[in-house]
Amino acid sequence: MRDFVKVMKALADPNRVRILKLLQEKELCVCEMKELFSLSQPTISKHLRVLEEANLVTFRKQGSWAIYRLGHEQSSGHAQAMLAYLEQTELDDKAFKDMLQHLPQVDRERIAAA
Amino acid sequence: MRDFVKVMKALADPNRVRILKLLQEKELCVCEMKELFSLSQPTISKHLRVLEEANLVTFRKQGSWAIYRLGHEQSSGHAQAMLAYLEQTELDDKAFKDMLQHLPQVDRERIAAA
DNA sequence: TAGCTATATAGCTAAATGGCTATTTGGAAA
DNA sequence: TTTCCAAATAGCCATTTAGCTATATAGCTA
Repeated sequence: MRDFVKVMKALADPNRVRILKLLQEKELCVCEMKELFSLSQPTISKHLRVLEEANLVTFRKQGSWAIYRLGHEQSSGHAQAMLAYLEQTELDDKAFKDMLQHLPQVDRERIAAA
Repeated sequence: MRDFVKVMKALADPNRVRILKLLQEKELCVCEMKELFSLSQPTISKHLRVLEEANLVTFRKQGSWAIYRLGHEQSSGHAQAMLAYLEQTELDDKAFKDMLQHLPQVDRERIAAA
C-alpha cells in the first residue's frame, strides 16, 4: 500500500508526468530540463527527487551533470507497471507537445558551451 | 493530462484506495463504510466525491441510502485502466485486511434495524 | 588554488488536502 | 405534519505540497 500510494502521489502532478514522458524520448540532465520547463532549477530537482523516491527514475552523475532516465529495470512492481502504462498512453497536453518539439534542440553540450 | 492527474490524485490516498478495494467485493452504502473505517461520515462522503469525480465509482440512491460501486462501465480510459490494475493487484495493508474480515458482517439492513 | 558551473539543500509562502464538528437536505415513517 | 435517519455540504484547522530565493556542495578548469 505504501509503495502504491507513493507512486500515485508522484504521478499526481502534471510537471512530474511531463518529465517522465520526456524521459521516454531520451535521458536528460537537470540543466536540459531547465530549458524545457518554465520552472526554477531547485523546483525541478525537487520533482526529480520525488520521482526517484517512487522508483520511477534513476540517475547517474557524469562530471557535474546529473543525468536522469526512466527507472524501468530496478523499479518495484507499481512503478514499473505505471511506467509501462505511461509509455503506451498518449496524454493530451499542449505544454508537453511544445516541449517535445523543442527537445531535439536541447543538448547539454551546447548548454555547457554557452 | 487533466484526467490522468485527477485519477492519480484520487488514488494518492490510502483510505480512498481501501474504499476501491472493498468495492471490488461488493457495493456498499456510506453507512456500511462508516462501520468499516474509523472515519467520520462527512470524511467518507468527501472521499467518495473525489473518487466519483475521477470516474472511479458511481452510485445510485435507494431510499435514503447512497449505494456506491466501482465505475467500470462508463469510466474514462485512465480510470478504467487503474480499476483493472487494482483488481489484479494485491495491496499489502493490514488495515484493509481487517476490513475485509469484517465485511461479511456489515449489512445496511442490519444497520438500519439497529 | 581560485573561480565557475551544475545540482542539491534550506527555508519561506500560498494553496491544496484530509480530517473534524455543525448544519442542511431529502426521503421514510410515525 | 412532524420526526428521524442517511448523506451531503459548509466551514474550520493542521499538514502537505509546489513554487520561489538564497545558499551550500562538488566537480571542472584556468
